[in-house]
Amino acid sequence: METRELRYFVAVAEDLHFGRAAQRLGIAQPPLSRAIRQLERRLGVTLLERTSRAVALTEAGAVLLREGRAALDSVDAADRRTRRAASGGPGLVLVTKAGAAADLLPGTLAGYAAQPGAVAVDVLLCGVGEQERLLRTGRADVALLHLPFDSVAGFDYEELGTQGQVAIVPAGHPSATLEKLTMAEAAALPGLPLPRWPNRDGSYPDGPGPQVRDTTQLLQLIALGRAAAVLPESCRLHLRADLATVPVPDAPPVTTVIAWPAHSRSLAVARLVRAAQAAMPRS
Amino acid sequence: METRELRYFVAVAEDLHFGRAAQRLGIAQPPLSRAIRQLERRLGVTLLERTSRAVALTEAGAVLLREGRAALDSVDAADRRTRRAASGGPGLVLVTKAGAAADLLPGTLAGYAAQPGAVAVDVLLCGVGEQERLLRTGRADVALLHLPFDSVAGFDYEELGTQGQVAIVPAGHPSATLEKLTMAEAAALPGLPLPRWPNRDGSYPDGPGPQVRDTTQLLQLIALGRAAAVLPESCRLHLRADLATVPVPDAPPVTTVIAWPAHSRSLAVARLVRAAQAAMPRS
DNA sequence: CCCGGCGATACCCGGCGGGTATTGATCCGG
DNA sequence: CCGGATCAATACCCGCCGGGTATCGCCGGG
Repeated sequence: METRELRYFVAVAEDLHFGRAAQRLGIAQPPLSRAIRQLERRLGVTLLERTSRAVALTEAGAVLLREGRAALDSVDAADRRTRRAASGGPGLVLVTKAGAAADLLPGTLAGYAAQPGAVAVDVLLCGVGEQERLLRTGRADVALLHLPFDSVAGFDYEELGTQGQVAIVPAGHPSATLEKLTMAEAAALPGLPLPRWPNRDGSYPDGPGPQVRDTTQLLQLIALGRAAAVLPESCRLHLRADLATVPVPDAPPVTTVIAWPAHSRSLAVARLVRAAQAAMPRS
Repeated sequence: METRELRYFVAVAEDLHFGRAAQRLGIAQPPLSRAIRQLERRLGVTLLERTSRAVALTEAGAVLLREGRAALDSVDAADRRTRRAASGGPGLVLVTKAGAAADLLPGTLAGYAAQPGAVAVDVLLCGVGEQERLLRTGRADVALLHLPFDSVAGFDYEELGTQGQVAIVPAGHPSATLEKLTMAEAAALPGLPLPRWPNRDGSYPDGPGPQVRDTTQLLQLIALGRAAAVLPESCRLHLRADLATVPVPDAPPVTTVIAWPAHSRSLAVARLVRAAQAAMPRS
């Protein structure tokens, strides 16, 4: 099975329309039809059920869509990492959510850079839920994630530490002076709904709160009195003056982990992981 | 990057000899040379350093060898799982080490099969250290592994339980009557060396003990008085009459886990995992 | 110094990927 | 009930590229 065939199939399976898929791929429709048929012939499997009005995935087609995406990600990763290994660029790319993990990132980078033989480390800040794909497609080598929000499925990782969560509210809000809040109370602050984070596919759940993609956005909204949020307590380290925090003892504790692709046995990654562990306050 | 190019490169990188690699691939040498050069041109990266007498990997080449193997595994997995999804075959393939996990396998299979909508489950017994590759190449969907011996790198998993280890010795051996052994004592039983298990690449470490690939082989050797072993205590359930066990309290505890590829969100896998958890004696 | 091994080059051929034009089936509006 | 619109499939052509054979150039060893 060639990656071209896989790319073609994934494109068709995604919008279930040969014409549009061909356009997206930059080829004409007939060659695309033929390529898919040939793929089906070679696999000996019907992947798509086509009537002349609609295209639908068979069960096997759904499997190939899922597995094919993963395979294409791996190929992408091989391509990108090879290019990076050659073209002197950054030796490592570390990715984390914008505005999160600010507590141990400086220490980790400094601790690693101080080691003999350390390579250049690029830091990539991305929106919520994007880290996994960046790791899987080779755009990044190592990520700082927060359990239980992010998934470490498919990666090796080391736990770095656990912290409680606090509610973030506008500084002038009545609740800012409270000693503590429960999750239920934080979710029901009048006029301050909790925000909605994107699902893995980029869509947003229904609900009253504003849609947000990163912490900076969110803090801005809170300062405007449009939302409240419950975040790991380390965010207090760099909090804006117009926001206040209230502990939420019954919120689930957040574990920060450092994760990397399982087959990456690179020395540089291993050293960076050690540096991150050393940068933890109490490890 | 096409999988054909990747396959070609991996072949050359593996034996560092264009002629032999071409033979293994079933093509002539010149097209192979040309394909590699073309891959290098397209990547803009030198992968191999060739003199007319020797071929060597560059640093980038080493990266592509590692990443390329992983990518090819993913593509293989997509192929195989798609074929299986279509051609009615077994719905799930569960893999475990021959002779291990015998305690909870029957209960798991029975518990799962009793559920409505259960699909056929094939059981694949393999040698030590082979499970990971079977999972990654789509030959299996779910594996029973034993930490800390096996690696769960790159997989999702659930812990099923923890057990101590016992020494296995021939029934007539003087040590068979002891109440317990330390690891050090078990390793130094006169005339009964501990066996050598294969590394991940299939090679064996140096040492005095016999080389073994699975538990059946090992038990046979112990019965012959050629070896001793330290194994999880669940192996007592189906122990041959000519063998005896002695607890080894200071051996590291063994955790049995059920693991599956991270992106496999299949309902069947989820149900089988639940059945395995339910089959545990005290979970 | 010549031979043997090995990768690169030169050259040819056939198949396949891609394009255009058209057909055929199905749904929808009048 | 018919005609147009939509969309995948088919037919057919072309040029590129993957594969083969023959040969060269480089280098190390006897």
